[in-house]
Amino acid sequence: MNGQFQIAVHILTLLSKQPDELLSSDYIAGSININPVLVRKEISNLRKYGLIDSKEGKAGGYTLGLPAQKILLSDVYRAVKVQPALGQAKNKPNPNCPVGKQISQHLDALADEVDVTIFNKLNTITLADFSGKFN
Amino acid sequence: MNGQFQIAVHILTLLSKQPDELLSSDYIAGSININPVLVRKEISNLRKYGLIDSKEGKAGGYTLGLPAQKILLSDVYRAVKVQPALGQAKNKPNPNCPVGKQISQHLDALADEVDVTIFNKLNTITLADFSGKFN
DNA sequence: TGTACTGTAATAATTAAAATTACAGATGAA
DNA sequence: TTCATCTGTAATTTTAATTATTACAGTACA
Repeated sequence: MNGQFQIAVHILTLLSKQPDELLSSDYIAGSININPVLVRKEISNLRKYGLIDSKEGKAGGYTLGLPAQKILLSDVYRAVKVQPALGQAKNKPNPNCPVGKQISQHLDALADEVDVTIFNKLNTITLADFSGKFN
Repeated sequence: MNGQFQIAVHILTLLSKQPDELLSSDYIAGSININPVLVRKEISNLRKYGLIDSKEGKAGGYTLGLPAQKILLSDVYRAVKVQPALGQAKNKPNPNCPVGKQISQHLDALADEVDVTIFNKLNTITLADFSGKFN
């Protein structure tokens, strides 16, 4: 279980709602209800993809790196992606078994196909779309 | 990280390759390289969905519950599914924040959409298709 | 020069996943 | 009938991943 995607979308939604303010990691963490260090870590990652800008020092904080209309949820997916959507087994199949010998390659190919499917789906939704669903 | 789907597909692939034999949990566990109890547990789950038949007692073991052409990978996905593909955060967003108050509902709806997308993709692939990729 | 931030490393606590142990019940064979 | 071999399942331990916490250097502003 891993909530990176949800955390990232939560952060980006907050920023999209207050585009003219610098939000602090403490404020963001208070809305998500997690530790501020995790917020800063996740933002440090999203920043690499240009999705967030930051300003250090007193009165520093975070803003979106792009307008919400230009951020696709597929960008977020790619940025936070560590594990394939179908999960990942950590076993090492038996190389002396004809099935065990080949299955990793076939399972990986399947996982890749599924990931492309997800990506294509998320590629149709912008942060603005998502954020616009809030009352 | 959770490898249930991969384990399930591995089990089913083995059974599809030897449709006339009863395979034991020990044999299956040896191919996957995990503990036999986990194999029996996963099979106990797949059995509920009719995907596997079992026979107890000496010389007992497992066979497919349906021909491999009739088993869809979406059946497997549904059978093993516990967590949404986008992951699941365990935080409880702040209900005093306008975003925190509503975000779970919107994230859940998104996760559902993505799960449908995956399901539809896996709905196009049979166990026979998958198993047929092995040399 | 003090205050309020970010950035990041290191460590601890918590939780989830997987492995193991144990044993009851079923079935077939000697 | 009784032994051996298998499934079914509960309970527990071990391992690994996630999240939280602590700590502090660096930046920017007043």
